[in-house]
Amino acid sequence: MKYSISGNKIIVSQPDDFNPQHILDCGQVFRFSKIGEDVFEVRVGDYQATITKIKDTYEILSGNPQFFVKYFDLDTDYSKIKRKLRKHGIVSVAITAGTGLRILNAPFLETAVSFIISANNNIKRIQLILNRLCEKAGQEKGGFFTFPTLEKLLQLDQEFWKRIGAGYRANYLPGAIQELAKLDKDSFKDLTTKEARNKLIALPGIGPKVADCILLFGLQRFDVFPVDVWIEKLYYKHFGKEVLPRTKIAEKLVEIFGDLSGYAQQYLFNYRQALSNYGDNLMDLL
DNA sequence: TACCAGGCCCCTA
DNA sequence: TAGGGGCATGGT
Repeated sequence: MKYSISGNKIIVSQPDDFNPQHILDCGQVFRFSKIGEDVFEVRVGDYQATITKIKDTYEILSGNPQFFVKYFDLDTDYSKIKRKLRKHGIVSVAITAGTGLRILNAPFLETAVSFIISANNNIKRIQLILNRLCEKAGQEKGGFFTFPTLEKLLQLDQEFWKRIGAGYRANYLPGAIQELAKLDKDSFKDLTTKEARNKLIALPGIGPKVADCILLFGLQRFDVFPVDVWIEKLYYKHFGKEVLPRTKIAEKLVEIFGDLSGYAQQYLFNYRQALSNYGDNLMDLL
């Protein structure tokens, strides 16, 4: 990935491997907005970045460029990943449609809370709930709200989560946050992916799918394949006819895609999002 | 107005 | 161990 840092700006000069529309629009991050043609704002943790397309480059303006180099994983070369994944037909189509997609290196706690809220929910409402969370419990910082600190999250009770619209997930969140407070990225580093998943599933509100999303986006484990309703449909169309529980579908897909499973999953999920944005009649292409 | 959403929990058998 | 109903709430 070619990029340079100049003051508070990152300049990305390889647009084939960096496309904010695809990065933001595939359900791995929820606090962002499109504020103009080719202008996006992303909020994560304590920071906000504005991404603007200028000719054939993207400029990422923020108060902490080093943080966003890591967040957007700019030191990873996606050309190799894409080349390896292109031998799988349907994934190759999805890569072509979603070129410039990158998997974010997101903070552990924010990712865990976000994906507990994501369960049986739609992306717009997840965004709504997380924005309310930050407005009510985060700090105002130059025109936006930060994600709440751990100390603040620990103070939020069921009633708070219900007030901001979390629905029945309000029953799990306070207990889950108490357990999350004892964990961080380092507490997973010596575990296998299976061990790490089991550790996450032990928390209230975290099942196999949510755990896999946290492993992928918050803990940078790429040998996981989160299976939601759409990936399940796609599996039966392209990979196997035998009816299986989602956990088994995930295992089969990881057998196929190995250490690149997470990337394959995101290209496919993004492709589905893109098609649905153009109307359901295109969904048969999947 | 029903149905659906980046599923999980809990109760059966 | 697996199967299936119930679940808050906003979008479509």
